[in-house]
Amino acid sequence: MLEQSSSTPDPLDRIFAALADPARRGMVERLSRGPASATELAQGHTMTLSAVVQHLKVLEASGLVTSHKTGRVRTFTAEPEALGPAQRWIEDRKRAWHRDLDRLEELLRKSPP
Amino acid sequence: MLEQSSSTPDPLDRIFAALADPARRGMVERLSRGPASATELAQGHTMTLSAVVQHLKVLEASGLVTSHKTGRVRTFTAEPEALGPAQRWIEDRKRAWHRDLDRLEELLRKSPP
DNA sequence: CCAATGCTAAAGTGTTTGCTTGACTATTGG
DNA sequence: CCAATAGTCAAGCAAACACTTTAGCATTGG
Repeated sequence: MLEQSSSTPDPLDRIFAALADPARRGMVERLSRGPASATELAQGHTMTLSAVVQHLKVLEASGLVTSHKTGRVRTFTAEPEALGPAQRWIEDRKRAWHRDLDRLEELLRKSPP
Repeated sequence: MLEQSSSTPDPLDRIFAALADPARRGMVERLSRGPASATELAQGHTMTLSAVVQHLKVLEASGLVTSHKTGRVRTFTAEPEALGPAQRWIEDRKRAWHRDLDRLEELLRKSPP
């Protein structure tokens, strides 16, 4: 049960890190309503297309989006299944916390303060 | 519906960023099984207590943990409710994506390729 | 054919992050 | 009382991040 520094980076690192940026979350929100090209995704952002593409690379590296190129257009698609690990981690925390609360409650019932 | 750069940082930024670090996730995991002091939380980590406390500050700033000091020991407690926004954001994405799939499916039913 | 479009690749820059070290303060057990 | 314990504070540093600019290279519409 000891925490050990591992050389393999946990996929959760990449997923949560990808979601930590509001611009990237915006792109995922846009993509979860349907696929879009890089240029389309750049609409409504003040930053350059270059910056947008760099964000998209981060998202793709995390598995949250995929892309394929047809002609000169690269189309991005949301991969909501990739959110699974993050969702599960969060739910596990909540479960563990409630388990702890229940344990405490039972303890107080047996021997009140 | 335009994306606008706001000066107020979205709380989701801090939450997801806090969860992006494996050391911090480890601390939250530990804390969701019950409160612990800074020194206890430092057990099993190769880094210094100073570094651990800095991680705990990030967690506290995100709202994922709270702390109070009694004597010389500061005790940290998990705040699983703070995970709510993150959980909701993820669920919203999945919902939006399925909505889009359904729309597409219906379209194909009406006019096959 | 060729100019506009859509993207890619690389280099440079300022800011943020994740640490360490060292010095210091407050509590507490014996 | 006083040494060990628990934490705090600030400085410093290397690596990672979020961009920009510049220079390309295919694809495509007219």
